[in-house]
Amino acid sequence: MDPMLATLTADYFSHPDWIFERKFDGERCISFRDGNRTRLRTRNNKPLDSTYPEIFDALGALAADNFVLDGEIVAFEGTATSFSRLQERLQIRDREEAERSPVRVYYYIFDLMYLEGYDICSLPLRTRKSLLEDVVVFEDPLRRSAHRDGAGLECYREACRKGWEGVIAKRAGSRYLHKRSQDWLKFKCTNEQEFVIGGYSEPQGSRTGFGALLLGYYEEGRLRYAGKVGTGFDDRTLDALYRELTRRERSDPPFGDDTGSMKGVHFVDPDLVCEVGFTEWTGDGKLRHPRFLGLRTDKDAHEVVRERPA
DNA sequence: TTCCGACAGTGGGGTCGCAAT
DNA sequence: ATTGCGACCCCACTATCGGAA
Repeated sequence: MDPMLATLTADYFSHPDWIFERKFDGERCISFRDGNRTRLRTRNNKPLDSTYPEIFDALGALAADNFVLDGEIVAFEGTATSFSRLQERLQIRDREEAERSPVRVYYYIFDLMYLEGYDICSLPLRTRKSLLEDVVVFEDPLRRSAHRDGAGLECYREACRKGWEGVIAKRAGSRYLHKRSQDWLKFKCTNEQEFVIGGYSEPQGSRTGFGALLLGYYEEGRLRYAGKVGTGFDDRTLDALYRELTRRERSDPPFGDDTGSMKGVHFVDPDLVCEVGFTEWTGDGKLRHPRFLGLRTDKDAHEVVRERPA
């Protein structure tokens, strides 16, 4: 029962044949109800029954007793969903321990795949969403994933303004496919900024040159370590960058933080600047989902500081 | 012929549990 | 007691290959 996955795009649009939903930053959950039996599963079919007992119980208490749902389990930090907060719950495998957890979770349900023994994946999305309304009573912790028709650009702007992760665009007439599809698209609110390159890690496996770049930014005259970026370069860029790095090699870390104990890394004079895209800063001051976008030759390394949203 | 989808492989942060040190 | 490692969650991205268009 593979879930349908969305394709990332930077090509944002509005269109009457599409609907737009908030992108929730949590854990994907497929839920099954067959009579008295309820099951919660991750995207990779791992059991979640004891991880989220309140959701398990809420689904078991519904009058409808034969369905398969798709949705996202989330925790909140303010008005935005917070994956880092959810992580305090993610790994719990014991029902009692989960019940003691202070992390409140909600199941945002956005699709219905089976109903009364029938596979309804080939029905249009709008029809499935309509049937979903008859199956689920939306009371916490079960929540409706609200959608808007057509207004993709407005949705996207609003989502980013609110600090949300982005928007999922779905073709309104599409069927449910058990794989990644272009009928669902991710409009992600992006963060990007320059970082100083202060070192690199050694490559693993078939990788050549280096594994990842060690990134930093200046704060009060010191170079602060901000994590690594290890994807986004093609082979040619990788080779060219590696040559630049080896010419700047030095033995001591340029970072003010405690990076001296890191294993398998090399340090360099911190005068190269690169642009990096990422989803957010972690609580630990590192980049989440970082990818290399390119070198910046027009920026002096000492001008690189952490940019904060206005 | 060209393009697209699927897969493997490499890279990231974070958490937890268990084995090795 | 500390460290390292794999298994999970969340990913992004490149290279490659075979079949669709």
